[in-house]
Amino acid sequence: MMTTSVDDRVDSLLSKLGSRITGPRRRVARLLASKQGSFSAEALNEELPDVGRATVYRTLKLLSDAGVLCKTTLPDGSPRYSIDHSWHHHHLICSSCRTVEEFRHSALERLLCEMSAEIPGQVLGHRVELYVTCMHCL
Amino acid sequence: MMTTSVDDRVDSLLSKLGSRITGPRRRVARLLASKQGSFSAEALNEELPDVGRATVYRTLKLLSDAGVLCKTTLPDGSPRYSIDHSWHHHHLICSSCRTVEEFRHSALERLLCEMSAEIPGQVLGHRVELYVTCMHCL
DNA sequence: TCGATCATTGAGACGAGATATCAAAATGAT
DNA sequence: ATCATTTTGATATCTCGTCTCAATGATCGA
Ligand SMILES: [Mn+2]
Ligand SMILES: [Mn+2]
Ligand SMILES: [Zn+2]
Ligand SMILES: [Zn+2]
Repeated sequence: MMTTSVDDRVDSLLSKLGSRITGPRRRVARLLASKQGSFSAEALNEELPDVGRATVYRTLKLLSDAGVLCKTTLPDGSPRYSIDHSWHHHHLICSSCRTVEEFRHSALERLLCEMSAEIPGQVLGHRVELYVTCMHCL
Repeated sequence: MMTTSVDDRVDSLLSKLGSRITGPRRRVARLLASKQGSFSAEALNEELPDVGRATVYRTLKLLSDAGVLCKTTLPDGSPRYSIDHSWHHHHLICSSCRTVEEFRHSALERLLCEMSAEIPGQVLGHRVELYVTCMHCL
């Protein structure tokens, strides 16, 4: 089995979405693939001087909507993107180094689901964020 | 027992905080006292033409830090303030009318507390938001 | 392969939300 | 009343985006 290149995966994702495969989108995606942790759109933009700012934001939105990226809000309110590795999950955010880690917790989901029944109105979704000082920063 | 006026309560809060009692702060606080639900800083500012924008924001931050106000993020990322009626709590946010309601749920807190023990690093806090369509909007 | 068609791009304007600057004004301890 | 210290607010600046619109480029049917 051959390892699929980033470009191949991006191409098939874009096709699946019915979006065109373009140079700028590939360049954004390549940079994203090299990233770990969380990053701001502005930082990404600075690393891509040959891609327009609007296109960086557009691609970020495209990939977030597609479930490839995740947009999170740091405790101070500033937005961060990170690669979305799993389906539904929540975030562990280090207040010190701003690393965003994903977590899932079945008991938590079960409880939130039970709570939905008790709540007046229709529950559409939820967001849980844990603010931590990560092992590395301790 | 006399009912304490808004001004009296603001004055004692500011004293407690070691901040000066000023006209602009009173004007912001008076308007806040008349509010229900959530509101944007910008809207507040427009209702206070005689208070500088910077001062509106500064006062909002002062009162948020003091625990009098609560800053929440709507699903679309736009910030909203609301009066913080109880100590620790979470938010029920109507995606339709943007109303913010507080809730507390002891089982949820207990679970989150238990989870903290399992999580690597030091848990500093958490945020839980439920996105709903409220009864009124249904 | 070639156009025609339609999506995409990017420069730049615009907007919300918020903070930085700093001289002038207000506060309150004495 | 004095005066050190805080606070104010006009204005500039910043981040995070979105909008516009002419130019460019991808895709597909012929
Ligand atoms: Mn995620
Ligand atoms: Mn609240
Ligand atoms: Zn960390
Ligand atoms: Zn509603």
